Amino acid sequence: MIFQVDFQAGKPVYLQLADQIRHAAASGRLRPGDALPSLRPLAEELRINRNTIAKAYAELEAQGVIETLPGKGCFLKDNHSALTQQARQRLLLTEIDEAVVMAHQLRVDREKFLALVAERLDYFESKASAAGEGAKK
Amino acid sequence: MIFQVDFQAGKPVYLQLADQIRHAAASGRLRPGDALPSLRPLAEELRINRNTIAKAYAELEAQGVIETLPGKGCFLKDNHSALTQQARQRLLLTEIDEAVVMAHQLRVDREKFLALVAERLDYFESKASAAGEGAKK
Amino acid sequence: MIFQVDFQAGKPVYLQLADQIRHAAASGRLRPGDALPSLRPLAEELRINRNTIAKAYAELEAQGVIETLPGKGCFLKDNHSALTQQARQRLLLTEIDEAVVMAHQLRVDREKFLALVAERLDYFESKASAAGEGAKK
Amino acid sequence: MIFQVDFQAGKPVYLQLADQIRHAAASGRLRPGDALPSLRPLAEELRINRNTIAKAYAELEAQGVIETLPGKGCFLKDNHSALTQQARQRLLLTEIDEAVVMAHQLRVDREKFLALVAERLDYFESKASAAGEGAKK
DNA sequence: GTGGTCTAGACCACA
DNA sequence: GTGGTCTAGACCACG
Repeated sequence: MIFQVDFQAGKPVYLQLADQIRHAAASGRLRPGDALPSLRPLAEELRINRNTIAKAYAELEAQGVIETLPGKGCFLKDNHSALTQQARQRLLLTEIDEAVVMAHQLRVDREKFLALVAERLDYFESKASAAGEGAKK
Repeated sequence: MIFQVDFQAGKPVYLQLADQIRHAAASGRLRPGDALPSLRPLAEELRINRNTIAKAYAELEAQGVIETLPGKGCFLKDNHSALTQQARQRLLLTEIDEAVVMAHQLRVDREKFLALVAERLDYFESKASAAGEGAKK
Repeated sequence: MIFQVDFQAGKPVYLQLADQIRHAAASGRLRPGDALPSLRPLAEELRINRNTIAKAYAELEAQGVIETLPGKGCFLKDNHSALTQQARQRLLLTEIDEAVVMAHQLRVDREKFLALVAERLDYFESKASAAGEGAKK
Repeated sequence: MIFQVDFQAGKPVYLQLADQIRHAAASGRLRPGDALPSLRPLAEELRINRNTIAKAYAELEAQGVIETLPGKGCFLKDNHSALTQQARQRLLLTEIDEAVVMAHQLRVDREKFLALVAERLDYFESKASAAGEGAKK
């Protein structure tokens, strides 16, 4: 379980971490119930302050992605997403629109764009199912 | 040409403006060569500081989306995107991945997700062609 | 003798315990000389760590509320309060001021506030005298 | 407008500040609409970090006591207390109980306690009405 | 050992 | 000039 942070990226380090954990959850690298790395060891490994990681975890907990048991650790939740169907769709549409606008700005046409989307869906799904196989052993 | 800003959104006002102009460009509401609203009238209409608008325009100019002709105004550029094919694709993949991860997190399945993407592509394309018709008149 | 702890309360468990013991002493549910519950049984009943209870007792002992006889247990002291008259009054005024400020903030008027104070005094006194009756049997 | 902080008090500095501001509001030294001291000047005066004051203000804003206008400053709100009658009474009872328990522990009897409460009510009311007179001039 | 809080310094967004 | 954010270090609460 190795995460990477880029100090030059402009994006806050704690958000980089939170995104990587979300990606790990989506790709099955992290599965519900799994423990996340403890603050201190991970901070040492990434050479950042413990609080920066704590902030990333706090962000994820506020969004219901993980749960933290003080004195025990942080664990990936069995994510049921308490939001309504409508609210979830609104969140998702925002993300989709950003990708669509970026595609237009970069002059990527509809065909190419849909192909890229399908490719990324395949990518995440294959990693998730591979992780599922791995867990069965 | 009406923009809207939300002071409660947490997102900086100048970025809200820049995003809306990018969206307007993607949907054809603004076309290459079009003039953007002048600082003073727009600032008055939106009840924000002229500096905030100037900052949004500066942001867009730095990204090559618009160009500023001192004493004339700001105009939407014929967007060539100086980035290489590879760099453009990398940027776009990041956006697509965020949408895919969000879909996973919200438990939106592949079918539904692709349908939403197609819907948004249609939406932007229809607005762009409608704007094109309008421009012919 | 049943105490209750709330893990969601934000307040440290050991302080919740200590406060409840102080309340029990004020209301007469615990009387000078009474033994407090032993560590192990209480820890089991409340499903918390023995150290947490030990810490609550240590806190109370440091304040002179109870005394620990190694190998015997913990007992409620005949509370003499070693503080000077002046120091005691200062402590009490701080508590009173906080209640008064809160009343102002919540727009509770003088009449209502004094009525509430009298009500709470009655409540604690009635519990204390009832406990006194019980002890005589 | 001078506040004082005590680094030896055990109580977090930002809470000391928040309490003092609440007291100032209850005693009329600060009135609805009044501006609170700006972060930087006050931090310099009290020799503490700007963030510590910001945290005190954030606490008060979360409780609806003040409102902060970024770029403008922080202002005492016209406190209407959105809580229900029942919720307010519960908050207030907690404060009152703490004072009553402290009185018992310090062996202050009912008469003396009620006298002290009345004295503090008088004190705050006299300061508030004096401040009201001052404002009329 | 675990996570949480308080304080701080540097930098950013905004008017 | 205003307040806000990000990162950090030291210390605390808890098991």
